[in-house]
Amino acid sequence: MVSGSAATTPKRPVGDATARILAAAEALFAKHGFDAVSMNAIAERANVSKANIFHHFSSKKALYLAVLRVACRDSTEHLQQLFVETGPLPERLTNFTQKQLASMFEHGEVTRLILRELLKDGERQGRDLAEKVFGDNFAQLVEILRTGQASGELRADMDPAMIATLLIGASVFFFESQEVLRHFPDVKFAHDPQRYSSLLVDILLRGILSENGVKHRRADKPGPPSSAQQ
Amino acid sequence: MVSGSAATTPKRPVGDATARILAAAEALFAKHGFDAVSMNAIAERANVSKANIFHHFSSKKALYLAVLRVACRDSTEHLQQLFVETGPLPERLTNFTQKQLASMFEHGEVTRLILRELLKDGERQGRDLAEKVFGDNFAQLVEILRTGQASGELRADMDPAMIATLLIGASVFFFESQEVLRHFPDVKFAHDPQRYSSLLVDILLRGILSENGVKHRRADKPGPPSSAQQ
DNA sequence: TCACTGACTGACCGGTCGGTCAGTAATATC
DNA sequence: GATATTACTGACCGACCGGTCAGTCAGTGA
Repeated sequence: MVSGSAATTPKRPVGDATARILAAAEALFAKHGFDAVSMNAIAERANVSKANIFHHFSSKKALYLAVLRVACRDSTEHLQQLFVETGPLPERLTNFTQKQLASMFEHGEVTRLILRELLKDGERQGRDLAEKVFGDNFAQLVEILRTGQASGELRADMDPAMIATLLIGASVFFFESQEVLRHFPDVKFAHDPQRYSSLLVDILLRGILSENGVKHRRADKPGPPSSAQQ
Repeated sequence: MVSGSAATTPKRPVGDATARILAAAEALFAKHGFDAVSMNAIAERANVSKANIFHHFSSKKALYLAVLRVACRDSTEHLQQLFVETGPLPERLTNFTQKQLASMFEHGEVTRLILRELLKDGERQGRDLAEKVFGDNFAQLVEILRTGQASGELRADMDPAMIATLLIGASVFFFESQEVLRHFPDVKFAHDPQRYSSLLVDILLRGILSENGVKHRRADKPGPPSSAQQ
């Protein structure tokens, strides 16, 4: 199927039809969602007949899943490049967050596609794929945080999963709502993801770093203690 | 809005048809999105003829905008009840965050509808409505934070808009991805929004509170200072 | 009594949807 | 050259889409 037809006959069919279909579908699905995209539109963009799409993919849903599968594979690759093993933890966290956000924006279509799938309720198959990507990224970040706790750089009494959720959530939310944030006069970082992640990590660090002599231990409420028991 | 009457199906049409249409449309649009919902489905659920919907609303898009308008009005009302003027700032922040998250889950349909609109790219009209709600909530939170800075409870060198974004973003992200988080073994708070907001505010507070003797002033990087100049 | 109105409906419209199919062009195999 | 396989297409299908329309019906004011 993946006949390496690179640079052979550039006259008529430029590139493999399957690849063109996938690319067109990815762009349209990411932009408008599954239901708002017709097979005709995909065919037109991919410069093939609609019937040809059904020759390569058994149904619209199968095509969508194929697109999602490729997107998740690519996304996982991108995310695996974020991991940095060396250096002090603040630097590693800053690095991870900034690269993560940059990667999300760089591959905006893929990101949007996966996020769209993530907040769906039905559709088991699709969400499992997106969940895998998300889970990998999550586990990677938790790993960094656990290392930081083990080395004493981070407080041991905090839940690393909570911090990871907060960190990833902040990035995802910024990606999703950047256009909206742009319209708020109070917000000065809407146009600058780098600055946003700097501010983000800075806030987080001052809260989770243990090196400074913070003895503060919530003085106002008898609420649930932050019992991160492991 | 939370009109029961779901499992009864009385022989006569109870309630105003317009209200029933709006309720049915809200539920379906929130769950599946604009394109995946047909006028037939709305008519069936509202127990009216499809033609009757067009008697009350000029088009499908007009109906959608009406639904969105109602949702935004309701949402604004709910959000205005979050504001607490008295008490120490940590308590106010905790209160605000917990109530905000609880309100999002309590009115899940409305929330989903607005969030869906928020992360769209096109569609000026719809997003302006959602942006208004979001902006009000945002401004409210910034106001709390500014008060805290003025009273000396919060560090003055931090950008309140950044903290507000982080706080709201964490809530939104939790709402969106709760189902997914549930599947992660590391995550123990997925089923408990109250606990999540407790942990969230706790982390934030330890970072942004100035009352304790935190003299820590980033010791590792010459990176961008958090120059929140107002 | 009667004219008028707005809520409401079933039947129907043109168009588009996802999907099928018979057939053609190109390529590989013998 | 004959043949089998694959890539691809235009024409077509039934279902359903958003939307229209003629007409029914209950209420209302004169």
